Amino acid sequence: MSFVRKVTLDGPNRTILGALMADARTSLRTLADKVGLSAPAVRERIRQMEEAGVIQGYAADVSWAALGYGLQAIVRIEPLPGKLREVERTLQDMPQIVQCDGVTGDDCFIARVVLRDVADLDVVLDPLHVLARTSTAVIKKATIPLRAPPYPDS
Amino acid sequence: MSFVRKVTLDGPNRTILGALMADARTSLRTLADKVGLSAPAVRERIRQMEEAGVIQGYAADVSWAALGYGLQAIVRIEPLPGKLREVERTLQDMPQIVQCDGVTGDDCFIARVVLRDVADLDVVLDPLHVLARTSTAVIKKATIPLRAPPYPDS
DNA sequence: AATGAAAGTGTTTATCC
DNA sequence: GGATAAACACTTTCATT
Repeated sequence: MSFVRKVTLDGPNRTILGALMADARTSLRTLADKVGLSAPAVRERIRQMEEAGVIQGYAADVSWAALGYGLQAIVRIEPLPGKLREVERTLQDMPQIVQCDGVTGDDCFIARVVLRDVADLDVVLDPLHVLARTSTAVIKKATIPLRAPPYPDS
Repeated sequence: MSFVRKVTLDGPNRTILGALMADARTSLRTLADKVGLSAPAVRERIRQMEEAGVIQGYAADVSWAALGYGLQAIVRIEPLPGKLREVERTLQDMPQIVQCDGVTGDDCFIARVVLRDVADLDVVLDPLHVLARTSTAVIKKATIPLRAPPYPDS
């Protein structure tokens, strides 16, 4: 665990964050114009937010479908007794699993899987079936694509 | 639906994509050095991948916990008969829902929710309970943080 | 903390292969 | 489709407040 210095999310910082969430490649100059500060001031604020862990990184948003993964599924995984650690390792080693959360309740894990086609499901599920009960839901539509929550009461 | 021109994901393009996924702010110059092309050539390849929809955008990765949302949950939602459209609209209007997928199976929707604390769950679930059956799993640990899948067989 | 100006670096355009 | 080079824009540093 790294120490996380606090940073104040004042108006300018929120504007900067919002702009960088929408386009991580926004130039300092553009940001500076938006918030009415100089470019070096904006740079320093970004540096502080990075250091405080508010900004964790900058990622290109790549279409999995364009990469050949036309299907996605959400798989709930309930490990068989004593198999929890082994299930966790198996999941981690499956590159088709693009996200997995450990959760409360009967299903210990909920994983998001990308697939080239439905036949690909077996590639993921077969190795799991000796370790866990699974329940698979194929994604028909991204009803709400990943989006940022609002700022909590300020 | 926009027309999507095809683009070849050859070696250089994969290297560029990989670098931009890891750091969307990587400079053209650095990318050019990595792939052994000139900066304008890299720029043109990026432009083509953007146009083809392979690169959908560039986003700053902001910590929801740092924004005050220390908890996340995954909620499965099974609308009551005839309430599907209303459920969908309700979900869309809840800013705490940062992602939601329409899926096959009994649960029509699977949503990812951010919360300030457990009490916040009611804010999300109460309006839903007149429209749907819900099943909530609080996230204990991000076993696998969002990551990119491998390139399909080339 | 922020500014302004200068120095450094990266990006874009134009031309040619 | 890619390279080079010049023009342009952006970023960083630094002295100052």
